Amino acid sequence: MTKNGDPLLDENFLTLNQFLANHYSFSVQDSHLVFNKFQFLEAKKNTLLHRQHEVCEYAYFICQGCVRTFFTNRKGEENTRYIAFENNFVSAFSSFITQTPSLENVQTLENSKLLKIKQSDFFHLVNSHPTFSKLYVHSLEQAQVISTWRLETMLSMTAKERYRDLLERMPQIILRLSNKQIASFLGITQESLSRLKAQK
Amino acid sequence: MTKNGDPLLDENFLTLNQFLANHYSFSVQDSHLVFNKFQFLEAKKNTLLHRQHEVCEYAYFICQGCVRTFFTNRKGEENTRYIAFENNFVSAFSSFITQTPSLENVQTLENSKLLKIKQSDFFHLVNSHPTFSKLYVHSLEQAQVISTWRLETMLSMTAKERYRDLLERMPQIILRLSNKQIASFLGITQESLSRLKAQK
DNA sequence: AAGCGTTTTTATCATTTGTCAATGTTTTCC
DNA sequence: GGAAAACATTGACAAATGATAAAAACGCTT
Repeated sequence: MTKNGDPLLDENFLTLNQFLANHYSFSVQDSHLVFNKFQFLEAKKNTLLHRQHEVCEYAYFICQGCVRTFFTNRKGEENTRYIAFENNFVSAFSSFITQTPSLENVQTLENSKLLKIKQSDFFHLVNSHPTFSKLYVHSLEQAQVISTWRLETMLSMTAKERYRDLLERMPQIILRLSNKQIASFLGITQESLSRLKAQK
Repeated sequence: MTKNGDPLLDENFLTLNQFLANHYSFSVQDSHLVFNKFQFLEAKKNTLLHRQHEVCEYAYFICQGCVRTFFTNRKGEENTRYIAFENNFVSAFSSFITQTPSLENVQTLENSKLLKIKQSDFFHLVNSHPTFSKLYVHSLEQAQVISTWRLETMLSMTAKERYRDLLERMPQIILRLSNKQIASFLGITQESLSRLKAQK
């Protein structure tokens, strides 16, 4: 799975390594233990990593690229719930946590380099490994902060206000992704977004 | 703080006791340890338990009544993020977790009986007490499931569809609360809600 | 029961956003 | 490099929701 025997010598594992070391002070032997559970995966743009209605088996750490999670509603429209770039974990977390069928899809939006980990391995690490457990709890807390922000913008702002807010908070989304993806994230149509931008 | 020396003899602690025993298999001595950190509090309808921009010091377990969290935006409108009834914890969690100033208020919507716990005591229990830690993680996970649902409804449904969905999912909100509160939760004006209901 | 404040409903009009269709632009792929 | 597909813009119109104001219903107090 890695280019050679030792994960630590692989540049993609190095990304994860730096992330763990910077944010969670993982030691070298901690990291080795953790890395053994991850598999490297290169995925082209628009690859579906997980399909809705299935039980989500994997979480992904993004070394490079971009991944979103989205629903498709009755009308067949796609609504994007979450977009993640480098140095973040992404998954259909509700399903990943509860091992029940998911409501959402997981898909790359750019050619991406990923490290994936199986659900059972992930929670084995959470339960046996205090530092990894801290990472998990912290991720849950962060997810809550982001959800709360998103919900607040949807409850209180017009589409134009949401666009401006997004430009401040997550400029990467606007700089790196297509209007179609931005509109799906803002909860409006492409046409509406196009008009917002024209108005400035 | 309790009506007599032993918390277990107090009917309000009994509510918490049953909750902990049913969902997290707390033992009797576990429960005693936990109860010592809680204080009973009776709060009239519309009491502000926490004010936005301040650091949130307490989490509340609801024995009886109803509590919401809400923002006030630039225009002075209130947007309700979360509504909880009996047997749930409620707080301005982002602030409670990070001990930074909160963006939201916490307020009773009915006369309520509450058990409150200080932030430091709460996280001391989380860190020292595996069962309580499980409760915390489970709460975070649940919060994520609810946030995801709310966000999905806001992204993909009209106000009328959201109302119907709410009626199915959380009928208590519609049965027990005023239109003003329901509208604030749905992210619409009272007038719009009134029209929706008239259309049926 | 009367009166007063609050909440809910109704009506009118303005604004925002969606829908559909046409056209122009960019990307992809052979 | 060129055809096909995907994406972005624009316009005309429709639908949903907000703003404001007024009337009706409700609940509480005396």
